[in-house]
Amino acid sequence: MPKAGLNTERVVVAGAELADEAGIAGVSLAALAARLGVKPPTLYKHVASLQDLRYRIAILAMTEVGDQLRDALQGRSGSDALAAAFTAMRHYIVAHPGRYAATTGARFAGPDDPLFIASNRVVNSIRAVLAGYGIPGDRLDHTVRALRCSVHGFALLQVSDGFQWGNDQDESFDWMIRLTDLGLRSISGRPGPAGRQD
Amino acid sequence: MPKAGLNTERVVVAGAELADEAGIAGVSLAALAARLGVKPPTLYKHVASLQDLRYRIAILAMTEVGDQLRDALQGRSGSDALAAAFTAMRHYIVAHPGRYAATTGARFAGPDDPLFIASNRVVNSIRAVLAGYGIPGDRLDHTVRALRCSVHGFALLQVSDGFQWGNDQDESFDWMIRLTDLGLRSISGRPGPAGRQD
DNA sequence: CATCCTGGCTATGAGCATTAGCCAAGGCGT
DNA sequence: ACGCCTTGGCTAATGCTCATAGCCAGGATG
Repeated sequence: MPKAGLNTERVVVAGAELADEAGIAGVSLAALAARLGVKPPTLYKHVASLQDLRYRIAILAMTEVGDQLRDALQGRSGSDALAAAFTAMRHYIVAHPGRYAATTGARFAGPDDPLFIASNRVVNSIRAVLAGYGIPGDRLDHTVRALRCSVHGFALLQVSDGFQWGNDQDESFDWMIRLTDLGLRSISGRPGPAGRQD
Repeated sequence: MPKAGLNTERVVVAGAELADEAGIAGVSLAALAARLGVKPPTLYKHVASLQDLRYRIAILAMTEVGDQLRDALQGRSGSDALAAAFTAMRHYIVAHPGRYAATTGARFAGPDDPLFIASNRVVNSIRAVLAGYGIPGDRLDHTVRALRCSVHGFALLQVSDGFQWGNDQDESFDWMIRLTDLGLRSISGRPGPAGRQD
């Protein structure tokens, strides 16, 4: 037996790929072991449990989301940044539905939890988007949450019954961005250019 | 053995209660059988499989959501209706997180699927809310989806890491409603009364 | 060359969904 | 009132899963 050369990272990455193909519920140690050409108990040398595996996939996903967001927001601000952020999130979710699903339902243990840290990076990116809208500081957190709700909900609906949204998903998503943008402008007292409504 | 007097409905209701207590992932035939004072195979007399049970819980939940929405929207319109709808959804989600979670990820088979019908009722209620905002007809569907995304995302975040939102969840939710309301007013060309920003 | 850590394995057990097949309770027709 | 048959419970058994225990080879390290 030629020592297949696994380590925790390779196992987690393979698990993430499996999640994207089979859904997060389809991630089992048995399936993952088969994919890696290894017997199930072997995985316990790299991962503490199935739960631990899913948790690590969640960290991976959240970190990747943070990277994508940071890249997408380079040199943008205001409505531009908002659209870029939403679009980046959406692309990630569509490309990696299983990974993203792993993040929903994952909980962090403490303030030094890597998942918490990765999650904070994402939140900070969204905060940066909002900087251009002049949201009062004491409402920033609420607003960040509202945006997360939108994207999160979109992701979940996309995965669960997105198939029946037909071909106009892009249109729906663009519309959601418009709606959000106008809400943000309006709430900060700057309704934005009128007459741009089509 | 005194014929415990089960039927499909009682099993599904008990399953829904279990879902609210233990999460949708905690709904197993073994656990449900124990709760009903019955052995697991018995449940197959009332339900085709575990998947079928969860599906039926989803139908129950979607129907209940539809009822709550319909009740909440009696005699309301515009911003009032929007706030009432969001609030009703939220109350349901908080009171019955497991049931609601069953609806996310459930898929319908065809146009005569009871889940599809129940789901349509909900969509129609949201459509009624939007009637007061003057959204152009060809954008109605997109807007309905955007609202669903918000509520859906809120529900999921609430369940998954709501605990760390602290005590200001109500505030966040109200803020989300405000943001949505302003977006809707703005997009339909009616920015609404200014100076109401606190 | 001996030793030890690493990373694979087999064997095993517990819990789950699911199926097959049995059997009693009670309603219903005669 | 009697017998039948449907209904709704059961036990037994299968096969899947995660998970643990303990063995064993290979390579690095002294």
